[in-house]
Amino acid sequence: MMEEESSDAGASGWARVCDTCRSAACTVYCRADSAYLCTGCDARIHAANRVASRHERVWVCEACERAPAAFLCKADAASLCTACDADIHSANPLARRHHRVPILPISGCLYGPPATNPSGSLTATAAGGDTADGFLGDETIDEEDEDEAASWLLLNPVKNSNGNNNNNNHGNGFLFGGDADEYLDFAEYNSCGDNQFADPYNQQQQQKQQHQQHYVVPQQKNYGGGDSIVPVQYGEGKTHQLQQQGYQLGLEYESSKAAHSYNGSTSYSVSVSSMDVGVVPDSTMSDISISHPRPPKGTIDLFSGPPIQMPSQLTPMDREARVLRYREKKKTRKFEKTIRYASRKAYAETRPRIKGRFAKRTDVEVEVEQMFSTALMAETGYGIVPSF
DNA sequence: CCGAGCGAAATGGCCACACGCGTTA
DNA sequence: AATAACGCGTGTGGCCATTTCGCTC
Repeated sequence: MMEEESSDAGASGWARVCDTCRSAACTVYCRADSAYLCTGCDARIHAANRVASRHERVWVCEACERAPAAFLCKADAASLCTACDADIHSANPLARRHHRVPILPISGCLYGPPATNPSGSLTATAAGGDTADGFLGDETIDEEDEDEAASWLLLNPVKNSNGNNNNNNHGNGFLFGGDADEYLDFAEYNSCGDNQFADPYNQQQQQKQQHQQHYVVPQQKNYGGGDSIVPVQYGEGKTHQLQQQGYQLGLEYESSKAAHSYNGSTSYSVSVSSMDVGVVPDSTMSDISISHPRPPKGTIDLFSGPPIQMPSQLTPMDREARVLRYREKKKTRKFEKTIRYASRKAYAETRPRIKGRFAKRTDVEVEVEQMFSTALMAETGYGIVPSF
């Protein structure tokens, strides 16, 4: 959806050029200078001195590339100006449901090394979802993963928000408080693989991540108690893309959290992407009465099994229990493929294939394998038992 | 409690197919 | 302007053989 508009705008030559170099397409708008700047010029100008680095900038609309972005659409993971936001999100009912938050101004050096001041991370990450310029360091990634892992341990994050807040803070100025549940929701949302956002920045980031595998933290969550479960290795392909998207949306979350505290508003709703239509968000959980449309493929049915006639009158206890059950399910919901048995994976990888399908081992291969195992037994000193 | 036997589950890469979207007639 | 046909790109499920797991006896 968005990549088409973005690419169209870029390919058609309508993108506004940098006011400084007049050659590259602008990426940010500096309010203090009233100037549209490209990545290079922005880095050069605003890294020159401390005063310049405090200039508040906003991303340029990814759709028209001609106006400062005013809203961040979480479903599309795109920064949009007022006009484009109105155009795009009035197109159809689904688009109207996209959750958008006001764009927060960016300050500091965006393209240099990560800020050494931990408290400054919030300012830097407030750049919005398209923070694909990679100004986030490894620490931020690790902390996010730690936060997420910690959040998974909370049975009732709201109740635990007072006593066990230390689990979530990790000293990064990333206070959850009563919003831990919202973070849970968003962590789940991060796992959604629907947010295809293949802009050049994203691709660049993917390439960068391919060279920086340490960004990928092995999943150490409990997948169900099996002792043979191995973490999924994010190497290449779709799974890697999922991780990348999660990384990106995680930044959005920080951005939205900043907006949350900035505006002093207590309302915060989880955005619903096109894939999440079948997943009932928390905010609507209590409103579920009778109708429960069949979710599309790829979504987890909240009430798996035969259709359940929900009572129209739920006691507070029942409702809380259902909400808890729902959250528990959400917490265990995984969109990534999980490997339950490492041994099977190892065998599958070494198995001969024909056009991707498993092929029968030839007699030669079987003999070689037997010889190998026999030699191995001889080396280890075990007795040789004829197998014929 | 232990071992044998058996059925089911699980594993990854490729390909065919479906679907959506844009373009053209 | 509306419609159908076509092409292209993307996503998804099925298939395959073999090993391992889990249950029963």
